[in-house]
Amino acid sequence: MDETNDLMRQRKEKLNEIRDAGIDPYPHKYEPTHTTQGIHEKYQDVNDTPDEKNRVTIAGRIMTKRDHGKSSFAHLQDSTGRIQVYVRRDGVGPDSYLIYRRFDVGDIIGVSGVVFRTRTGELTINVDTVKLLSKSIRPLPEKWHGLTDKQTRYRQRYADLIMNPEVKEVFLKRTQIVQAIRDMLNEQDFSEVETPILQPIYGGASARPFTTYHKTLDQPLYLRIANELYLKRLIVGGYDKVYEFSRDFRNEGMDRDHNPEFTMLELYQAYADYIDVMKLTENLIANTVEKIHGTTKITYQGQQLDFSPPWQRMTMIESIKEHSSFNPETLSEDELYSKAVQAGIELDGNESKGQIIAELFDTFVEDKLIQPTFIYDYPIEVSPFAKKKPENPEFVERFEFFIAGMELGNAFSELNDPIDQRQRFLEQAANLAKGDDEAFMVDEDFLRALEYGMPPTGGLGIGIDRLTMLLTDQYSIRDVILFPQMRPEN
RNA sequence: GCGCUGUUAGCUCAAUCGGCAGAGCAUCUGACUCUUAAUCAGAGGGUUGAAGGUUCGAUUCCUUCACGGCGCACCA
Repeated sequence: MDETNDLMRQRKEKLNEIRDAGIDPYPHKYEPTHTTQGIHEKYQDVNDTPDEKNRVTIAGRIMTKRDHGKSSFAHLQDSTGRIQVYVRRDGVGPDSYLIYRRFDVGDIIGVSGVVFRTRTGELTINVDTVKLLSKSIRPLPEKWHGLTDKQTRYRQRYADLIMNPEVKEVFLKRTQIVQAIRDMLNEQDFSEVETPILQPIYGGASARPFTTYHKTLDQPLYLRIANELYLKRLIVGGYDKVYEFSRDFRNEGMDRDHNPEFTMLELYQAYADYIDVMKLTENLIANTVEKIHGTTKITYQGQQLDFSPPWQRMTMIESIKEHSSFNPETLSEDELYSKAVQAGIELDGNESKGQIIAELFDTFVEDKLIQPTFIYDYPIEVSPFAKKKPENPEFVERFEFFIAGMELGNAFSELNDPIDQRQRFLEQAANLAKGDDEAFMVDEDFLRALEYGMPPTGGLGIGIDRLTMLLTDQYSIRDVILFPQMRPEN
């Protein structure tokens, strides 16, 4: 590493000088009376004459420092913003001033003083007491260009957050989004629950899991790929409305909208079907957008998006008809297969009709769905937990919704027929045996739960990271995850 | 996994056709009690991502590797 560089050596020397002067460079606490933002709001009207009634104490990180002989200006940054401080030798006393001159950009200090306005009109604290709160021995990036290298920003998010205030805005918004959703669900009498992340049998989605091992139990465990089957167990147990913000883990590739660990909101409502869930979804998301932005119309990467309900609804078959040159309804399985091959889709010939339809959808339709759109009625083969459509058992009551060409969520009328569910599990288990590493095992305990009887239920999953991308206008999922997955540096 | 592309001082970036590795900011020393990309005078700071090759000579050309970015593939 770069511990030997000159800048760090110099800072360590200053640290020792400060210690030698009898000052603790890492004291235990400090009691600010204000935040920088609070000062800007409260003291808008102060003039250039310092007045003792405008006394404040703040703590923050030195971001700029301009020393001029026996006085100095600096900007301190706290969690709410920045403010200028003016430190004079006559203000703090010669001993303190000498120590202050050993402070560097990056150091965290506390100051007390009186708010006034400088000759150039900037609100400033005229400091009379200064205290070192934490000595920084590693230099921050430069004040003007800041930190732009993506690798460093993702690996050292702490430095990114210090240097790039807009990054912090994104993550504060993420917090607000989650809070808005939580508030709305709580108002609607949903119960927030916690279910296992370490699961002996993974399921509820099609994905390769991460595997770990429990020594005492002497058995493998899987990091959840979904929490669906646990939440449905709770519906069996008598919860009518449950949800969980679930950190899920999928052992798959990473790209602009996939991170190996991500956050999914899953919710289940007894006695509802997927049409009810569609209404819930568009209202939940539209209200969230409105709470965050004050409107349901936002711009994402230059595209106007309108979240106001009702959203467009199309069956999967209709959507393929609209966005391709053929009508899948009128084609045989062989003809569909040919269309897929013509479109460049790689198939091994063992795919079912439903799998081919889903592939055609992915290729012809998905990236064209810019405005919020529900695509509903999915092939049964790709939907092992959804209820069949009464009039057509090849399809299930399932929808996904798409915005800006991204899949944002997935929902269905939950399959509650234990006999049918067992059959679907057996098909998955057969696929697993054939080498499909995204298929999953039979979950006997889940089947036992269904055998007790689960009410008709509507379920929903929403990708919170992707929703945050939309609402913060970020191109990459890595920009809405504080610590995105990276290869080790060395 | 494939293709393209990047990696030079703490940070942001230059370096012509292969010819002494530079700037700004930051740092250090000195001056300076309303500055704000403070100013002025001076100084220090490099294994050019790593290893190898070609060459009298490589930041520059070639090979391999490491770590990013973008696209594709995989994947909901």
